[in-house]
Parts: sequence; structure tokens; C-alpha cells
Amino acid sequence: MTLSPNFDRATVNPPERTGYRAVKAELLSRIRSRVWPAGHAIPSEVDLAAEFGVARGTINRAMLELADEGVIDRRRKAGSRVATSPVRQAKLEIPLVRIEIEATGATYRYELISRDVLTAPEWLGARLSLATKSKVVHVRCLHFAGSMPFQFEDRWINVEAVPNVLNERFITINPNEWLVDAVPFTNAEFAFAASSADQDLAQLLGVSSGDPVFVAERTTWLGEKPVTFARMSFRSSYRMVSRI
Amino acid sequence: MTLSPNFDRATVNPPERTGYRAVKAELLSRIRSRVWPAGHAIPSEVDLAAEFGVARGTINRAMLELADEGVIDRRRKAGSRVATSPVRQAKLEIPLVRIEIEATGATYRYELISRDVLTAPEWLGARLSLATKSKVVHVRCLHFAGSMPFQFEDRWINVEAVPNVLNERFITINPNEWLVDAVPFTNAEFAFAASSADQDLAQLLGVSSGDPVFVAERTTWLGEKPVTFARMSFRSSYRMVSRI
DNA sequence: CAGTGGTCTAGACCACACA
DNA sequence: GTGTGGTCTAGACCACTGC
Repeated sequence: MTLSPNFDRATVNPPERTGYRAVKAELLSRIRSRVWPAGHAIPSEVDLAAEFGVARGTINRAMLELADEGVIDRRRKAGSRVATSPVRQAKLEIPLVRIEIEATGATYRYELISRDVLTAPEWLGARLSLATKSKVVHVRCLHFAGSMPFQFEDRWINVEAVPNVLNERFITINPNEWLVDAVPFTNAEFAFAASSADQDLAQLLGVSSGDPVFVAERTTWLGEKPVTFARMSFRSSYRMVSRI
Repeated sequence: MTLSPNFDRATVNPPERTGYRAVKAELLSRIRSRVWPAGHAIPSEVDLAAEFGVARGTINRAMLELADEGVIDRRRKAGSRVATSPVRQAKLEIPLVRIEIEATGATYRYELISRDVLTAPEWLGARLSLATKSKVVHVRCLHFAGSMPFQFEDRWINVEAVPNVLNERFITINPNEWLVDAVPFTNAEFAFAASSADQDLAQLLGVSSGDPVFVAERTTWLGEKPVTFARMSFRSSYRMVSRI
């Protein structure tokens, strides 16, 4: 007896028996169990659609996600293969500092240290591909969790990309949140590293000189135009966490 | 004059004028330019389909990706809204150490330091939710880029989840690559932090005691069953990079 | 040239959650 | 109840690329 094609998807929940999730799970299982080892050619979408008794679109969606996760490689005409080098991808969520601090239950406090308008130093010009003598706003500030320094932010903003930054003193709002509100941006690059605190940074973060600090750098563009570069330093107790 | 609906998508490339990518770009533009500010209700898929002159499926795909990227929030019946807290998400690619080293042009070399079978120490049992007195394999090893130590790996493998780890000496193959080949896994958690090298680690990595090190920790599960915990320490020159 | 994936369409049914 | 998103279908055209 044949029922509506979606009958059991509607009634059974945890182990799905239908739909692109089920297809994806089954394909993944064949790959993980080495039925289809690394480099193995996977049947075409049309063949799989016939095997699973679903439309090609359903197979396509399952394979699309697998390709997106780096599990398989797909090329027109060549077909789909199990990826040979299992590059794991993790989604990294990067919230605003304030949100991150408040999520721990602590009170957020912002403190401006300095704000200057100057011509971009050479290293910054190189990093942001700025014209020589470009004007930038340099902001240094601290983010506190309760009474404890949590993050020191050293930020440079390209005046050409954000002219009205000249009107903002950053006394009550931190540069990150101001930028989020003021400037759309399209591309960003993140870098993470370990460093050690020099005397200045140590004093700002309330640690000892030479202590390890976790450093996150962010560069942001609006199209081709560089917007901002920020270097954020955390006490070494900070951990950045991500799940797959 | 009306042409085939896909006519210009086929001929114009860089700025697409049709298709879900164009829809996505247009929606994104309205959000970034504050035409639709944070929290604003976005028209329903049906309405947007009419406005753009495409099928609802096309709108759905565009909105699906925006939701996936955290740009919008979607709920049945309630509709779609521009996300209020702009949580940025970055995709972090985590390749095998060997691949990472070879990508720099350096020669990869692996060196086993120790391999022991023992009962899990308490901190490990807590982290992996192991039964008391669970047997684990503890592997310590170094990954070299040329003659330079690149990464120190301190790994614990749950024997119950991977029984045949008892037969592997890890003399020629490193534990990471062996595991990738031997065990499927479903969930992983990553953590990144800055630390400082104790005397042992400093000697292994060829740095000075107290120097900052970049630490990446990975915990892996197969379903509910914990598989492995690894702590990887890099010289402080290491940078982990990611783009949006 | 021809096979494969990429995408679109028009229509449909349903789950869900709000009213 | 009812509107919205989530998903599936069957069919179609096309881009890409290996042969």
C-alpha cells in the first residue's frame, strides 16, 4: 500500500526515514563506514534519486550540504567523489564583546583610553593597502567584565571609508558597536595568535609583563575599500570555543 | 520583449541580474543600507517572489542562506526579520597538520615521543565523561616543518571507543591521521587559547621557557561516545586565519 | 559531443506558531 | 483558524568540462 510520500516524515521524528536529511545521513554513513572510501566516485544525482525513490532536487540538496561541509568534492561532468583530505570546518561565532561579557553574567563596562586622528603609519598602510598619508582614526580602549579588564582593543579606522568617524569621540560608545551601526561591510579577515604582554599591555590588562595574551585581529572591507583594522588582546584565561 | 528567463544569467557574469544569488545580494543590500533596519519584518516569500518575478523556491534558497549566515531570523508563521544582534560567523578550516606544513613549502616530519596505555586521569575522565578506570592510550608527539618543531600534540584516545588503537604503535603514522582513517566521528568541539610554555614544552618546541604558545584543543565524539581529546601547542609565531 | 551538477519553475502538502 | 516557512516533486534548461 502506498501512502502520501511524506507520510512517515510527518509521524516519525528522531530517526528520519524520508527527506534530504535522511538522504544526507545515509550518504554520510556510507562514507564514514568506508563503503565509499576516500576518492571513491559517488553515483550521479539521477541514479541516487532512483535508488532512494526521491526527486533529484532532494538528492541535490543533500549533496550540496555535504559539499559545503567539505565531505565530498563535486565537479560538473566529472561527478562527485568522497573528499580525499578531510578538512574539518568549524563555524566560529564572533559576538560583540559586550554580549560576550554579559553572557557570563558579569557587568560590561567600556573605557576609552585614547582617540587620535593621524596619518596612517607605514605598517597599517601596507596591511590595508592605503594610499600614503591616508588619514585614520586611532582608538585605544578597554572592555571590562565587572572590575576586571577583559579585552584591550587597539583599532584603526580609515577616514576615507568612514568620513563621519571624525565626529565621533567614542566616549560613551565603543568603536566596534559604533562601526557595526554606522558602516555596512562585506568582507572580513580574522587572525588568532598567542603573544606576550609588553609593559603597557600588561598594565592595561592587569597582568604581569611577559604573560601570555590571546590576540584576535580583524580586518574589514567594504567592497574593495578597507574600513578598519583592530587588534584585540585578551587575558590568557580567555578561551575561544567552537563546535562542529 | 521577453527572453528565456535565464537569458542574462547565462551571459552576464560578475554582477548577476538573475537567480538566487542576485536575490540574496539585493536583500543583503537592503539590510546593510538600513532600508530594512535591525528587527524589521521582511516580506513573506510569496510577496518577494512576486516582487522579483521568480519562483518561491528561489526566494527560499536566498533567505535560507541569509538565515544560515545569521543575517536574518526566520520563524514559521511569524515571518522573517533582520537579525538584531549582528553575530558574525566565520568558517574556520582545520586541515591536517601535515597538509598545513606542506602548504608552506616545508617538509613535514613526524616524531613520536611516547605512547602509553593507562587508566584515564581524573581531569580527562571529567572532560570526556568517562567511566572511572577507563583505559586510554596517551600519545605525545611532535610535528616538524623542516627542522623546526611546528606543533606538539598531546593526545588521549578512549580505548572503549577505538579498541584497535591498542594494536597501533604510532611510530610511522601520527595519531591524528590514524584516527581520521580508523574512526568516523560525528561531533567535535574546538577551543583556542594562549598559554606559556613550561620547561618541558619549551624544550620540545625549541623555545624559551615562559614563551607564549598558541594552544588548540579538540574533543571528538562518535554519537554520545567520547573518542579522543587532543591538546596541540604551537610556537607563538603561529597564526590561525579565517575569512568571511 | 555528452554526462554531470547548478539552478529555476510551478505546484503542492505540511508543521508550526500565532491569534 | 490561518499565514508563514520547510520541504518535496517532476520537469526543464543550461554551464561546465572531460572525453
